[in-house]
Amino acid sequence: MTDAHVPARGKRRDAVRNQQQLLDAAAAVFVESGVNAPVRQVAQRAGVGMGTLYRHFPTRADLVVAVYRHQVDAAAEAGPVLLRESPTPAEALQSWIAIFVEFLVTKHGLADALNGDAEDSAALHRYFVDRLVPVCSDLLEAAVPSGASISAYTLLRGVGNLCIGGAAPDYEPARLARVLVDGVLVGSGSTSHARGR
Amino acid sequence: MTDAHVPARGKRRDAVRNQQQLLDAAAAVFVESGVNAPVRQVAQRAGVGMGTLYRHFPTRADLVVAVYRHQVDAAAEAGPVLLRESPTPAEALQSWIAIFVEFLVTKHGLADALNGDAEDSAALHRYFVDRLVPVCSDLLEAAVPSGASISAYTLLRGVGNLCIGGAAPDYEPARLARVLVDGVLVGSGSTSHARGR
DNA sequence: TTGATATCCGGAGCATTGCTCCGTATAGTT
DNA sequence: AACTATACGGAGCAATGCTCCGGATATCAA
Repeated sequence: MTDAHVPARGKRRDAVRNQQQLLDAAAAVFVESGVNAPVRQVAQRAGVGMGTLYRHFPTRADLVVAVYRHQVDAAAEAGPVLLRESPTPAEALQSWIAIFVEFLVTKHGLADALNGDAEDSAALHRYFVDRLVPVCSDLLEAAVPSGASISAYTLLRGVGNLCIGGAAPDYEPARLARVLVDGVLVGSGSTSHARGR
Repeated sequence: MTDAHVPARGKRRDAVRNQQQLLDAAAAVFVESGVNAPVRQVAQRAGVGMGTLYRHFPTRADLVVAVYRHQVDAAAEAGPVLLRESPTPAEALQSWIAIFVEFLVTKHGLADALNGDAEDSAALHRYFVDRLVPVCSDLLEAAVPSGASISAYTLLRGVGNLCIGGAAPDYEPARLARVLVDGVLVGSGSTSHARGR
């Protein structure tokens, strides 16, 4: 499912064209109406039927993944760079988390979609996890060599959750994320009964 | 809307009975199928029509609030007690947050419903905020007299968000919340540009 | 150029969900 | 027993994710 956006060999030209139009339309709609905009809206904007949309992106989540794949990859690649160029690993971790938060908060509704109680967003969740957890793990180990009190997965997912509803006026996800990482870095007394998996 | 659950004077007896049956049914359904279970399911279990359900609880959120009101109140009342009986305010804060997390994680889907991108859950959100933010604020001020880097509202909402998807096997909301509060308590260098409203 | 056909398209339609509407039943009163 | 304010029930509406399939069309061989 996940490579629905590759150029594709031997595809009919109209198929390729429609796929691109869908991608463009989705990107535009997501910006205007948030990531949770109705699929119909995307199809309409692309000038394409529902069938066409679902043939190229079997699931809503697949469409979302396709639209944001580049940016997720960029975030993943930023990890090693930060680790190499930051004064300290701790700062590298903070910076990387900040980038991640910025990304999620910018795309309205992405954080929401990333979880959304049910398994309807499993594909989205999986892609983010597969791509980013290893990077986060490296940063975490570098920043807290003695072993952090939480796993990279838990941290990443936690930060993702913090970004939900980032549009609200009095809610400050970026600050929360920073404070959370502060807590990870101090590895205070509460670590006594911790040492995550 | 919010006092739909009071005994009610001058109501017909069948109305009172149905309201109670709805409350009981909702509690049971929420335990079995999560807080996001379809409303129809609650009505059916209560042996009552949709019209009856919506007359007593004009919105899905109202029903949820009614079911959990007692427990939210209990959490709110636990704040001052903890502050009085804990060795330090910092521990009081940690304990209180732990209680809140426990509550949210236990009720499957409650944390999800508490936010849920849209405004469909505004009533739920409001009730929790009105009832708990003041308590959290007192604890926060006691624990960090010099002023925390985040507001009580942001902290509370952040913790709520951390609890989303608490059912997942490798995700540890309780640990995250503890670490987050650790971060608040150390009030490290990142506070330099902070001092939230 | 002209079929033949594998491939793709479009949008009506299904199932689910929150919520509304309104004709009917009934509790409480006289 | 009759009467009326009150409450009941469930069909129905709108939105949404996703499926289905008859019809169009790009591509290629002759």
